[in-house]
Amino acid sequence: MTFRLYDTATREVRDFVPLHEGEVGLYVCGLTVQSEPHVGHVRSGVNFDVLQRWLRAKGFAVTFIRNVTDIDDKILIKAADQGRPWYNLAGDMHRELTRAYESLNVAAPTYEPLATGHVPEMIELITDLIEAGHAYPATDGSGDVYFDVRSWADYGSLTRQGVDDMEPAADADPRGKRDPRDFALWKGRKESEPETASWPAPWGRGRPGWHIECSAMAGKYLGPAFDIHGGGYDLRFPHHENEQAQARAAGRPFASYWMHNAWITTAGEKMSKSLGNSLTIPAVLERYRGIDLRYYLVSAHYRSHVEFSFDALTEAATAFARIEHFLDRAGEVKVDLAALPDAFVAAMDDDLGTATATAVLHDTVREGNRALAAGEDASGAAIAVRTMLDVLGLDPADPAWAVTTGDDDKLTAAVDALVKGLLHERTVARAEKDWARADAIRDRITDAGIEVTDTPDGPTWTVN
RNA sequence: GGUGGGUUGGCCGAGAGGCGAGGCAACGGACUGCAAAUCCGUCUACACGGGUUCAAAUCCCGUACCCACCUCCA
Repeated sequence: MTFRLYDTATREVRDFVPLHEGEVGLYVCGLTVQSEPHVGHVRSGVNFDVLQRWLRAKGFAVTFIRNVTDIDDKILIKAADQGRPWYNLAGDMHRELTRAYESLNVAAPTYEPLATGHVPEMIELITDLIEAGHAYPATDGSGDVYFDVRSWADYGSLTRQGVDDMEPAADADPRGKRDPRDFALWKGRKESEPETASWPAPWGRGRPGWHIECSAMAGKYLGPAFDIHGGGYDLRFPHHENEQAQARAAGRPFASYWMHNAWITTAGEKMSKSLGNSLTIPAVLERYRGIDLRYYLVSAHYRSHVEFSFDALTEAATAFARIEHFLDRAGEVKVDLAALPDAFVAAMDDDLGTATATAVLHDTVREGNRALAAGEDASGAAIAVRTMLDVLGLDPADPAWAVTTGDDDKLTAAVDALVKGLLHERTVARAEKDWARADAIRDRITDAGIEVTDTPDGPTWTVN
């Protein structure tokens, strides 16, 4: 079956045709590492991880590049406020981001390039643009280099905007621009900025403009033309529009498809605008497992706006527990891509329809539970369920989750010994039909935060 | 001013001309000493007003409300 995806550039769902058969070059704009990652940030990570996993499941060899922006205005400002070097802030936040991705089982990309590691590639690209007449060094001696928006007729095509309809940039510093809409490729160093935040260039010391890094890095690792470029919805303009303009103006065809994930908001407001301290990943993971948060994110389509709430997250965790419980009851099975239900494949092939795919997952769980209730073999359903979860990055048996569960084996063994002793006493009481004593023992265990479940094979316990 | 998106049952959340997505919650039943889990059943929704059509949540026109982007936000 053909994979189809919604292309932001054409505003329609269309067949995915790779440039090279069997291969996919995927570039995703990662984060600017300036603060702790929140739920909204990782949605992008999870969405594109699902894309990458699905493409691999379909047999594509995927080269996945997801960058990290480790130098920009905000990093410099925040680091200065905190009284520490900008690279220390960027480094710390980068580690936080990696931890957040790991705790949500977001697979590492093929490579995660840093902006600061690719200044020569950017200088090369900027030089090409100047030679082609699409960029110019500012005449005011600032050392800035700008992209000449008026020189590129196609400018605005990605977001269907005419240059004349755009609001002129309100940003304070139009030093040396020919047109207010021209954007910086290179920013000359200002006296107020640390020496470490500048690199030598033909136009004087300075640092990269925001957009140039992605064009340069995508070009380096994926070539002048590649398949899919992704990122958050807000990056369409100016970031992606500018990336495309500067790459194409330099003679590189750039991305064939553009994908953008929608927002997570709180109280109807963009997360980055709300305070959202309780919504950083470390804070959320104090209350919920990573796998539950991932399920919550995956159960909505990537282009749907999600209004975040802890109630909805709790509901998602309950729904996911139902799936896990079925797998527990059905016993061990192996992942087998051939076992994916047709409806699941169709849903995923249709622009990554994870919400519909989730419905198939639940249908299969019910089918399996029905078989178990009838005393029949449920291994077929179990294999299908586990494989679907695997494709979505939600397989509970994936060792990746062990990172967050942090089980202390010794402690577990000790508790197990104690609880088993009590459960044995209860089993004896039940055998004597001494229900009062049996329930008293269970209450004691429950009070300790442990849940007892009776099964045909005897009682089991889990920590709440 | 320009560009784009949204409004679906108690709640979350799919679908995009006909065939009740799915989950959560609730209620009834089965099973269980009681629970839990599970199974069966019940709850027939698409912002509003027109229109097109044999048939509209879905297409068209209008209205209301909400949201995003318009030069360094996932």
